[in-house]
Amino acid sequence: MGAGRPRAFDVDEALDRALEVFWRQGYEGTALSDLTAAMGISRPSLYAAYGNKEALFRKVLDRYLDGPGGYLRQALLAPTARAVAEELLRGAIRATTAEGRPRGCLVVQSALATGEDAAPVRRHVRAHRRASQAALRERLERARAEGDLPPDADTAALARYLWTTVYGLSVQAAGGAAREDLERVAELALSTWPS
Amino acid sequence: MGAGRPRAFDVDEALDRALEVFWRQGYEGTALSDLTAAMGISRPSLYAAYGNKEALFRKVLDRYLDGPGGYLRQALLAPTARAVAEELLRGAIRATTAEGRPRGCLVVQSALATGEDAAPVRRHVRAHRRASQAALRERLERARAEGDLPPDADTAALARYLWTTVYGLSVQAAGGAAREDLERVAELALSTWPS
DNA sequence: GAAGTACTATACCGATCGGTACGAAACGAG
DNA sequence: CTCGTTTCGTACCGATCGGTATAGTACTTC
Repeated sequence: MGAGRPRAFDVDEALDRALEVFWRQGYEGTALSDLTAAMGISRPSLYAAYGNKEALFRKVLDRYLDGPGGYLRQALLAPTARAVAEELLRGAIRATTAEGRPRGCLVVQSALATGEDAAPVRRHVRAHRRASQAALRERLERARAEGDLPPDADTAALARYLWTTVYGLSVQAAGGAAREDLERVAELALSTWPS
Repeated sequence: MGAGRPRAFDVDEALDRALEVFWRQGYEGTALSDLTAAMGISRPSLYAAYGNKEALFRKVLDRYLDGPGGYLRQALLAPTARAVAEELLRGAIRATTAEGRPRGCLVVQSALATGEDAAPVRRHVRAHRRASQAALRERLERARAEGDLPPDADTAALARYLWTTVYGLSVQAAGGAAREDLERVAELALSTWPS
């Protein structure tokens, strides 16, 4: 039994091209013809390798989180709550205003409001946002337990506040805001941090 | 010369139905069939009354800003910079979490990332966001001139910070966050305000 | 080399997209 | 009642949507 004709493209590399398109145009704004053109493969190859448009998007989202959108994971490793907050905001700014990459955050702008057909995708990215918020809250709870935050700190509210700022920064970045301007915003946002 | 057959629907009322759909589904996620179904009119009636999909969206956006999205205009009238900031955030929360209305902000979620066809719409809402930011900055400059803000206050950064928070709150609201939770976020955001 | 297998490109599918032609219907003016 | 005008519903337009059938091609194994 032979092993078949080898794939003529790199699956992960093509995934990066698809990421770029979904990131820039959103889920509903991206047609299969946009994807195949950017990925340099034919439609049947796309379906064979990734399933369908929705499945491809989910794979793209996973790859985004392992790559340019991985600033949360990075930030959670910081030693103090304050450092976590700083890393999160600075990482978000870096990711949403990187040179040669689409502006903004895939998780925010790819499927924030959609028609009925894309509702599963909308719920998927929403679930991811919620999970990220919960992960940050848990990290802040640990920080509180370690005496790194005041005993009466509202970790849920702080996590929500930080993510609210990240989302806002992402919208600003999508609108073309300059990186230095966003860094000033992050400074202001952090100046409210409990010490 | 006669006056012709009278229109069988109310133009503004139908516009409100269209607003609801664009607000919930975004520009690209909304099909003409969604619009005509919600507005209770036929396709040619829509084109005769509003132009085309893009022109209808622009009319919808104007109506949004005169209605549920009019919290900026309201906030700018507040007597002090601090009151303007409070009004802006509380107004945004009210608008993005109103009962019986779509969650989130039309200006944020209707065309944040789009395909090429919807690029004019994306630029249009982006231009509106920028104008709103400029209007707030001018209001804060006046406040500074009136001694309402410290002489060295960075009004541009403060305006950007406030709008960043509004955008973030809008994303949170679109994701289903509870109003009370967002009010806690707004409190935190305002605690950094210069006095 | 033959057989079996997995990928490739072309060409196509029904459905839906945004937009419109057309004739009937409902009005005011004469 | 007729005419000019405007809106109405139906039925349609070409283009594009997401997704697939089919047949050929490139590879490994025997």
